[in-house]
Amino acid sequence: MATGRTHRPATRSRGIPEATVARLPLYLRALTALSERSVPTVSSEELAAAAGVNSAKLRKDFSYLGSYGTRGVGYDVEYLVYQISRELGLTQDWPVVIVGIGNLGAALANYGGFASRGFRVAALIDADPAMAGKPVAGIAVQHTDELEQIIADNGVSIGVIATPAGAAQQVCDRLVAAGVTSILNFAPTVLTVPDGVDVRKVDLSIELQILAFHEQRKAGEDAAHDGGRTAPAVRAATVAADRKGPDGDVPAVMPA
Amino acid sequence: MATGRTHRPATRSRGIPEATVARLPLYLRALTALSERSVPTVSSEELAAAAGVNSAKLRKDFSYLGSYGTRGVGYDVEYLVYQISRELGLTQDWPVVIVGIGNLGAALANYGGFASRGFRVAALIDADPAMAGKPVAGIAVQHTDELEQIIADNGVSIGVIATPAGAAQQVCDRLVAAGVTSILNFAPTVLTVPDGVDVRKVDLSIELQILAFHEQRKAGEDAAHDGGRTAPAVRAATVAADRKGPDGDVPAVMPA
DNA sequence: ATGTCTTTGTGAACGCGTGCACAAAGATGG
DNA sequence: CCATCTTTGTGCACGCGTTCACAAAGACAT
Repeated sequence: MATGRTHRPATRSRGIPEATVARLPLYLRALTALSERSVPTVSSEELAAAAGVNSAKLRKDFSYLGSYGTRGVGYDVEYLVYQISRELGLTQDWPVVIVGIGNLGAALANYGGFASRGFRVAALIDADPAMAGKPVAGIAVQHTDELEQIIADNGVSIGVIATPAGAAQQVCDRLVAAGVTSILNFAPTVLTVPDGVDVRKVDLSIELQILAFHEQRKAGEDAAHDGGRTAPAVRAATVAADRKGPDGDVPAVMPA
Repeated sequence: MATGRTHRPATRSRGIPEATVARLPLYLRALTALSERSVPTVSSEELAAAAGVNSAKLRKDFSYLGSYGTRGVGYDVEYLVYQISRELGLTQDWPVVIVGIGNLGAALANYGGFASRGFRVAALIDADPAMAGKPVAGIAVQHTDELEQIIADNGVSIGVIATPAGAAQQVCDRLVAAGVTSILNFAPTVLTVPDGVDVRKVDLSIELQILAFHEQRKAGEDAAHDGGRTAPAVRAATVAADRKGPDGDVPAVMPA
């Protein structure tokens, strides 16, 4: 029973499967590159290769958006860029606040890919009074006290949390209370939010641990290629510089 | 056919499902917190709440590792911490190199969660000669020329790429050639690697776009509560500052 | 206009992951 | 030693996502 906050399965969103939504930005990026090279059309095979996915998967993904291709030819690059942009809601401007301007927060503020596609850093917020007024990435940092006002004034619905773990839930609560309904969390904590609020997590530590698991497995398998017990310690302590384990590249699944 | 590099489905790793592996770090974090509070045992229900997952899922996850619980009581915290650590390969030390010491790379270098669990920053590498020798997070930055030597000398098998998109593939190739078999990629590019090399991607831009999609959908649904076709362009230009769409929190899926 | 060739769009099969619901296991109290 | 109560471990069913394989659709040449 506890607090009663449990996760829900990831509701399919208006007909478009969640997995497809997660790939649309990938397609969009590849298409944008093609667009900049003035490539007029592209086949599912080519685009799939550029996006690093299966061509059948790509076609099925696009089929959820509608029939935007021409058989025997492929997809019109410009048209598809527009359609996906519209589907992702990138035709409008999304003001974003970043809370917690430490090393990471500052790095995010400076990240160019932000403004590139419909996102605009509306404000940088930090709890340290000493930070207030200091410009980071050309924007003056504001104090946490003004959080609610900033959200309201700018109509912010997307918040980025880059605070220490201890402060994350508290910041999250305030963001949500102020009207934010989508949160990107960089703090290593499980955030609890009411229904209707989306949380996505980015966690360096978890990613590394998953890599370590596979890394260990590769080493273990190679070491276990002898019949049973020919002291394998050999390479164990030395460099594990073997390559080509029997494993492809692995998707990174991150529950919020 | 193209280059022939296509993605593979994410092979189940030695019996333990990939989805389970991705959750183990989550459990481990929750367990570590309990351990620090000297909590001796914990039930699947409690631990699941702390990790933000379903208790049945948690029990099934643990069942892949073995029967480490006691019926009627729960799980021994310390014992479970050890077992999961061992399973993830965190009982050994993983030297890691970070390539690309810009804003993000520096932030990663300073990230405390790094050293906390088995990971050690062996070197910071940057292509800018002006950076060479400069200390970041207490470590002197080294030039890209020394990449291969560093990898070899330290037995590095995990590399973090925090370079601009344009340099990522090239850096990746060098890392792999030098013996790295696991890569955490922060650059917004699709990396192509040989079989046996794991790539996990962290992409701020993609995460934001996924959030934007759901955000738009929430707004659209609220606005679409009229019958059928009352010119919807209305809200498009204005700020979408409504809250509480009928949607729970959404998992973040990130194919490499 | 007709045939050929390319590429899309999708029906169907399969496999993985999730959640339910319950039997088995052990603790605990009398 | 037996009864009861708690909590684990798991068999089972269901749904989502992926992949295959092919028919339909259109371009293009003749």
